[in-house]
Amino acid sequence: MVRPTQKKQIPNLQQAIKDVAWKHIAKHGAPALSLRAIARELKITAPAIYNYFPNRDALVTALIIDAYTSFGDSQLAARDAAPPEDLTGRMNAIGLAYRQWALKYPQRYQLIFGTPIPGYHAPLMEVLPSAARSLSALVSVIEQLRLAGKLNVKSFPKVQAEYKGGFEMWKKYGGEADILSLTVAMLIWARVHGIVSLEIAGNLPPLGTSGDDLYLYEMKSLNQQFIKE
Amino acid sequence: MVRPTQKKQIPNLQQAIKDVAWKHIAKHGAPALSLRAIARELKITAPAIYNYFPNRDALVTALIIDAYTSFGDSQLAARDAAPPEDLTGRMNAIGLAYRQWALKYPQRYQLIFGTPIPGYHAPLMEVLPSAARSLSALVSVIEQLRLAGKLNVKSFPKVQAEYKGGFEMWKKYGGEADILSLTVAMLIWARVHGIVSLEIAGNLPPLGTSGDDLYLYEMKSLNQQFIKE
DNA sequence: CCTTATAACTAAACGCCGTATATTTATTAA
DNA sequence: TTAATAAATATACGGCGTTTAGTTATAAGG
Repeated sequence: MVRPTQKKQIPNLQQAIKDVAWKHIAKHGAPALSLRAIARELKITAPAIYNYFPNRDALVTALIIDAYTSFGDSQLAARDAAPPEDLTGRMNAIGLAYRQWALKYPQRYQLIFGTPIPGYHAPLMEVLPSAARSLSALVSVIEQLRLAGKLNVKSFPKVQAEYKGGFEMWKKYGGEADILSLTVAMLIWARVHGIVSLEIAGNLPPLGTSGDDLYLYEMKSLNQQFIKE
Repeated sequence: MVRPTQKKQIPNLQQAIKDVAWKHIAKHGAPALSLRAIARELKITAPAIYNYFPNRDALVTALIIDAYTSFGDSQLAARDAAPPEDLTGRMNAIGLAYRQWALKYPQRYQLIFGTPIPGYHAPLMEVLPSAARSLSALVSVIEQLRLAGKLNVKSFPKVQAEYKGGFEMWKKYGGEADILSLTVAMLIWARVHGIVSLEIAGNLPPLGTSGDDLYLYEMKSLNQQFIKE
């Protein structure tokens, strides 16, 4: 006859599962994520989790979307902390926030941009909205630089037809922007990701405070290369 | 009394295990690596592998060292294919070879520079020799550029004391070079790694042939920024 | 030639894991 | 009060890395 609502000892079990998952990821790394371990900590049985996530990959996808959202919040907040007319100031704020977020949540960063879960591949259609949003801060500033005629892209490689299509989804969720701006954003993203991912993975020698200096140097390089004046 | 040597149906089982491991990694990705699956394919039992590797991590370490060696061979071959006096030509050859190797062996690239194995962390002391050698091609060319006075590093961040120590091991295995050259090499490495890792992980929109153009653009940027004349 | 030490293997088991199936429990509308 | 059903448990399967104990084949020493 009816359709009961939800009750429970734990009020919002769906959220509690994600919370415990993040706690385990922070402590033992993403690859160590285990439904059974989560269930143990919540004092439920492992199959109970399947009422909230159809399988482990779905949980991981939910975590990735949350991580993208957290990352995107940080990016947008950094952008909006600088006055709208100070475009280079916004650029720098975004760049600094990128690394700071990554150093604060290295496991989340690797969850998003690495491939730390055995056999897991993120379903593009589910993840893309939050992913594109997280990069929209950078894209929007570059687009405004372009509109202001401050984007220095004289010798930029010509964008080819086959390559334009790949950006359509990005534009849909990341905000309307010229494909040139999207491409420049991608290049900038690749540069900061290069340093940050090596740093987080421990593939660079211990940099100490010089890590900051090197990162700032790269940000200055980007400014000089891509921004006029 | 005695100490038997080795026999067996499979002559060099240690190598055969690694061969099958690479086959599985190429086909299903590094995270899917399984001792039992390797054993099945070799028609032995899983514990037999423990005669050749004390545990799965040791096998992974051996694979990583092999991958670094393959990668380093490719880098050194690219360097030596250009005449010794053509330093910018050698730089470009190394840069192109970097991406080509990564695109040819994406799973190996992720095995080295990603963190694809659950709970695995590479033992630095074992891996560093082959790792440093793989970057020695780039380092050597930059060092020669520096010695020739062609390295443009006016505004380069000052290297701090605490940070010098981290490079000692690198220098030991990667060839003697000024710390300035090592730092520039690191920065260049971070840039190419940024693009290549995003590309391999599928985090960039499909670039088609524009992938080549963008990569070449970044290589040109590096040339213009760091090399005089 | 035959014993004996031992490297290299197999058999079996342990405790993990994700997940499917069947069953029980608790809630709630009719 | 009853019937429907969401949400949990109980149980089980096959996979994993790894440990332990036992077997087999080899080769040197007497």
